[in-house]
Amino acid sequence: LADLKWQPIPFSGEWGVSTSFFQTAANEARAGKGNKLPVPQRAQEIAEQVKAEIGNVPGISHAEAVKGYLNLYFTTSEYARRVVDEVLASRADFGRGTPKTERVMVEYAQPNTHHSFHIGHARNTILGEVLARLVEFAGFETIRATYPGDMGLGVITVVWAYEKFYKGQEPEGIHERGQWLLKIYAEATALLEKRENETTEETAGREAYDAERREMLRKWEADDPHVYELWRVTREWSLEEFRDVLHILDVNMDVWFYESEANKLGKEIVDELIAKGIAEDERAQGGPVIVKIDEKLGLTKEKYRTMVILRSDGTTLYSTKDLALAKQKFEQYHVDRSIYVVDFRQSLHFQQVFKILELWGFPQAEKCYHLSYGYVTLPEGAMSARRGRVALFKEVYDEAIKRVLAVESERSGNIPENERVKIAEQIGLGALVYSMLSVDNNKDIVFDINGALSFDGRTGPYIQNAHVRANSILKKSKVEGQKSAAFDYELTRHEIELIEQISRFPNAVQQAANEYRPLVMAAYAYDLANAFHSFYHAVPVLQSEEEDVRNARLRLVAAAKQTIANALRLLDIKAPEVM
RNA sequence: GCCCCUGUAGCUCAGUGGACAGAGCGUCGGCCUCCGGAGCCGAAGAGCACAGUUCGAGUCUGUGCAGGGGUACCA
Repeated sequence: LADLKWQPIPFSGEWGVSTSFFQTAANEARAGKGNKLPVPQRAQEIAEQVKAEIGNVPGISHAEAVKGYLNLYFTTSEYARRVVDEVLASRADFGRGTPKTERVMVEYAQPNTHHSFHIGHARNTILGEVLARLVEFAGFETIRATYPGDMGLGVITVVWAYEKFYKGQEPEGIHERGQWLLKIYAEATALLEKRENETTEETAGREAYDAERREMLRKWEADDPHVYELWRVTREWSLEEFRDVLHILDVNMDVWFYESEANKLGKEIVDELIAKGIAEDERAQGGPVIVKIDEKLGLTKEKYRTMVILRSDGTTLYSTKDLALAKQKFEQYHVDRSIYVVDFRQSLHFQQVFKILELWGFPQAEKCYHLSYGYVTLPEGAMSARRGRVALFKEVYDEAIKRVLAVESERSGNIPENERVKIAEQIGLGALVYSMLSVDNNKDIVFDINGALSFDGRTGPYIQNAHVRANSILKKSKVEGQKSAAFDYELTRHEIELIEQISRFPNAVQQAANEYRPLVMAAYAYDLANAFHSFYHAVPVLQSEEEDVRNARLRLVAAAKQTIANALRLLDIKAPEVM
């Protein structure tokens, strides 16, 4: 019986577990054993047999064999009490997995400095943070790592334009300053972009600008003190904005890798890979340093192809830096599993990096995982800073708060004046965050602000509202919390559904963490909230006539509130007491 | 050329090889003298095509069609 695969009984309206015997029957048929009945009928026969054999089982009220399935119905009072008691004994730890020995690092939030943080970066950061919370809660020791891109031609373009046109200026306010840098970047790229029908004068001017910027990049690479200082100051403005965004999203990074630092590490590992015979140095012939991955793996068909790990001029690439960083993650941080939250266009890049790590001899290469996710675009098309077509995170966030405050008077309960803004932040962000999590990561998101900031239906506020309603009942109850309560009355189907959902939470945590899929938790949280709302509407709690029933239902409400809070916490969404 | 991702209701999305494919938005119709209506209850409405594997396929395999991405010195 224990070897069978059990699942909840669908659409019976009753409560229990179910299994089928089609597999057994099919195996028999293949082995030529048993009678000659068609599989479905034979399965039904076996189900009836097993039902007869098991007889009475503690905790099971009755059994039935139907259409090849065996359904076992729970003794509701017993099972309900166990679930509710467990939640209320464990509280915030309900659903936490047993400690695992492996250490996991999740790398996410890799925005470029000297730009501003847009909604696409937000999707990345939210996915990464929720994944980190999930694997941590599932029992793994977890390290959060961020990797800002603070170097390269894009960054230097801003530094160049800043010095040439804006030096000495500096807007007030962290986000205003960050967004100002993005404006400078857009202006600069417009100046440097080749236009149709430009006059020879214009061409000359544009090429002169381009030469200046490339000269500045060369100086940066050579540690020129003047360029370094310009870079350092503007970089810090960007990082200040970035840190504030992380604070808004309640993200606490353990490790900060910077691209400019990985750049230095990169040059060392290239020599090591050449010395080990993994990489081939073609610089003597004017070429780059490469790894012929397919050839090294003995593959005849092209799959991982060849990766360039150092430019012919000796400067580094993303590949160089990712290899260096991986080595550091393994050797300095002793990471067993390494997860990279990066958009799907870099799939080949990471497959190549992971294979090179394998060739390099790191056993952890096997447990490197690229969590790829789809692009965030706008209804008008791809985001483009140059065309001024970006949805900046901070602007969307401010708009979210504004919209919550606008509807607060008609929708809210009594919120203390000094908490109005705080609650609005939690609700607005809850809507935004949930909209990012409720789509599977391999799908693109067309960001529509009205959809993302909707508060009705399958949204963050819907789940938060379930928490608020549960809290509201508990606040009004004058009864002291009981140690336990027997559910030995006839439970309504709404109570059964709610308890069933609560009991699913620990499995949902494990599944979401094992599959690296925040969506699993997002979907679960909605189902749980949905079960609570239905229960809330249909089943009286404080008005229950009998005291025993009232006490049991109060404990159920407390357990539901706790489980909703735990799920929301994993989703990086606040669970307010009022809204 | 080769590789990867996606195709489910008007729209946006779910769906561990199992019973009757689920939601939200939108549309239509109900529900506040009752624990907070950011809610509840109901109606209409769906697996790109064709093969294959299987007792059983939205799910696995193949082919085709459609959209997106990648494919040595971009990030």
